[in-house]
Amino acid sequence: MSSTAPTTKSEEILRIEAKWRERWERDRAAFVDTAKPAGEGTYLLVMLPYPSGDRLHVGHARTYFLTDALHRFLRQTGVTVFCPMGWDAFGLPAENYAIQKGIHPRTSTLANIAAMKEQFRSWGVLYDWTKEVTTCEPEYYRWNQWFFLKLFEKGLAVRKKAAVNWCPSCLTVLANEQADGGVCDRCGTPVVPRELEQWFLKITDYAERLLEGLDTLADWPDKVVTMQRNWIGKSTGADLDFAIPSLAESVRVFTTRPDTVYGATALVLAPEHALVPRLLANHPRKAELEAWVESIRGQERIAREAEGAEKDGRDTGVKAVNPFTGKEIPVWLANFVIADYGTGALMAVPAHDTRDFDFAKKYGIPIVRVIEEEKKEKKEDLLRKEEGESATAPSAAYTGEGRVIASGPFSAKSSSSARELIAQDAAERGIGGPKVRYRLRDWLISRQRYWGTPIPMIHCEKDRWVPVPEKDLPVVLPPDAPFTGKGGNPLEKVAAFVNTTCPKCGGPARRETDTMDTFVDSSWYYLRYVDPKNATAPFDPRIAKEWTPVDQYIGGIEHAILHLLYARFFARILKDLGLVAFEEPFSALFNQGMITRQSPTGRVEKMSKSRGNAVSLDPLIAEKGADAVRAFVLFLGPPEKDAEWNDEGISGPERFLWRVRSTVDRFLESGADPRGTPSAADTPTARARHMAVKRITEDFRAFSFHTAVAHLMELLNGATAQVGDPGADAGETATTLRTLVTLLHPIAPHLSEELNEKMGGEKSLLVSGWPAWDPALAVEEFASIAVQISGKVRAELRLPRGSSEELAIAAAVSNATVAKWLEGKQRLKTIWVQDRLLNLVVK
RNA sequence: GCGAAAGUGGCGGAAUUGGUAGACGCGCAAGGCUCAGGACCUUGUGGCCCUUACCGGCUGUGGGGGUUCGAGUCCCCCCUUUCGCACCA
Repeated sequence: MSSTAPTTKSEEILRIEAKWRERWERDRAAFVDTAKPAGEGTYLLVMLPYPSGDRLHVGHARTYFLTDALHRFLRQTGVTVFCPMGWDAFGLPAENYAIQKGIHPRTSTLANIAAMKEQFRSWGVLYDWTKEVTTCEPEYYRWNQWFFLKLFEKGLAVRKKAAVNWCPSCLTVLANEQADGGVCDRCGTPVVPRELEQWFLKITDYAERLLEGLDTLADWPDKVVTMQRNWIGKSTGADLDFAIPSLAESVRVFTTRPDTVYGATALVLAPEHALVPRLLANHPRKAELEAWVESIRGQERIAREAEGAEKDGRDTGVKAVNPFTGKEIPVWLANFVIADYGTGALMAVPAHDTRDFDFAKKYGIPIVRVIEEEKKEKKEDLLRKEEGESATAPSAAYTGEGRVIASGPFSAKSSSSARELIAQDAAERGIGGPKVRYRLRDWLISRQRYWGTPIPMIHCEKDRWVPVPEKDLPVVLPPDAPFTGKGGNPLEKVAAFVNTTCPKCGGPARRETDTMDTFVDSSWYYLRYVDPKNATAPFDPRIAKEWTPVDQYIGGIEHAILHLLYARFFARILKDLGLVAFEEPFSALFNQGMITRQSPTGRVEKMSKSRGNAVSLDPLIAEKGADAVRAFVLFLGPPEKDAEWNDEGISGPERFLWRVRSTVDRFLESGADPRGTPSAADTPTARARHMAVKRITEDFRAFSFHTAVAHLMELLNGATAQVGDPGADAGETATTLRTLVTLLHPIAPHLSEELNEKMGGEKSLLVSGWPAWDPALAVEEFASIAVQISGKVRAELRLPRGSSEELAIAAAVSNATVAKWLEGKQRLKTIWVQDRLLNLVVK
């Protein structure tokens, strides 16, 4: 390129943007560090980024642009906004990056934080950096440890066995995402499950409270509420005990359908069930069965639960007794019974459960019908008869409600009442009773990893697990652990860390070498933001009370379940500790859609560096400026929907911004007063302006940023026409341009500030107020009324707003086209919608 | 399989919630300005048809039916796509 021009367009843009970035930084105190006026203000929380190897790319940027537009808009309307930012700095990606590059994760994380902070700066997003939080610093994670101790005290942090993915070659534990396809992603060795004792937080104790709270989350997306509800997975039913006389034992099962117990023709246990060894003890082919049990247990969970997985079972030869029929039924083991749901055992009712039906068909287990479908569905009956099905050998399980049959004293009852009666009966006989169960599992927080919060527990031979005394916190993560990704837990190899004394007996003891899941960090970070420097408590409850709960949380859908559920759980813990007054930490939630892009494989996928489809924003911003990129990203479409990235479209918003600039310049060159005011209130251009203010304000309130940009473009088109019109009222034009520049600020803050200043604005737009609109003027003076003949639009009338039906009819019939359609017809009916439509129904 | 959301021009998407479908932008086309342009400015742009004409007609929101004076919007059936859960007893 011949660089002859002294100042190119892009140089000009970058100059303006640099100027305003500096200005905002310089005057930050005026914009950001505002104390909250009593009872007012908005806590705007945005999902904190994860400073591992990646720079922030387009996929992330949407969240931050959206939040910043909202933030600036609120501030312009006079709301005090608290909008802090921090870093979710612990975690596996940073550790892996460190292993690859041989750099300490703290070094690389801090470097990434600095780089990302610079990115934020160049994007023109406004955060309260005085509240910055970095989760990998002891000032932060010591409170993770403090919370852990509180949970331990309350019996909510417990040790249980749990399987991990173990790579026998690297001698290390792998996260699920490192064991994709059942092989180690480092060496390709098949991963094996390995049972380890680990720390769990008993979120299941809070299942009901977490479920109940969902009903209060009116400003959360329904989708997320539903996902959480399903995740908690409450089911109501009954526990029932099935006796095994030969072992003098009984097996408890859980069922949601106790009404079908008379049809239970087998007892089926998970291969992991505690009773399995005894069940197999006397089996003639014991070794064979044990080998089968081992093979099922060894199977990858994914493979075992995979779609279409064949049901596989073995008869133990042992008999159990159905507690209601009194009949002997076989005891089976099967792969489809999940060990850690319910009791790890179930009663098989093949006639009324599709899975049991498949199983029974395969292995010849009797199918006994005990629920009769009510006769309502006649059509289906007929259909079945046509297909030649007989009633005695059903081809499928009937899982619906109906009338109970062949069930002793419960026969002829409805299935719903039998359900209660049978559960009640079991309770009276001491063999079970009504029971509520949840799918939710306890939260496994142990990670056999280096880069996380050390779990503040000490193991002593004599006193077992002893908590680190509060005064000894934080348990500092030693900087010098050998993290190679191989050979087990890095902290185990740091003798100075591991070896300690028992706080109870003073004897030699060893520290816990597992670290915490990073979701612990993010479960309460929003509270640390309000009081980030507090050295004596995680936060001051009085300050927290001022700002929390969070008014508006913005983040991606990927956190719909785990992060948000854990944060809701922690809020309940904190409430029970008396530290906060709420149970629901986030009053309103907005999930922006993902930016997708074609991967090299051709699939449309979420944008991410690991998929090789990430587009960096930095070069684009260097070329087009942050304002154009912001406007473009926000213009992509409804922010809650996914959007496919294609940067060709950026020229639209780019041209738009440049035209705003040239229109203002043209107006200033004319010599007119940019601070002028209209000489008449009610003019078509004034009405257009009031309408634009109304629509754009409503758009911002509704997160409809893409239509806000469209409406700004319309306003500009009007303004350009005014500037080009020699007869226009210069005061009106000046007012339109000032309005445009003000409304543009949330989208394109740099340019709007520059133009505001050029037009004589003395204060930053952040504090100079949002334009008001007059409802009387925010409508067009003339209504264009569609004239329909029998529902078809035939003409359009322009009438003063509020015109009467009579006037409209008179105007319509004198219209040539309408008259043509009315000719020779009889008018039957008239539909009149004020200022909208006139429908003449004719025959 | 279950659950949820969605399907509108060549493309991204609007549509005051039952009232003129296609705002705004991209792309495309014609013209202007230019030595030139991937710069800028006009104008046009769902499809089909009629017309010398700027008049006008038919059709059109995944498909089929229904309610209504009137349906992108409400109801029923079907198809497709995306997402979530996925043997949870």
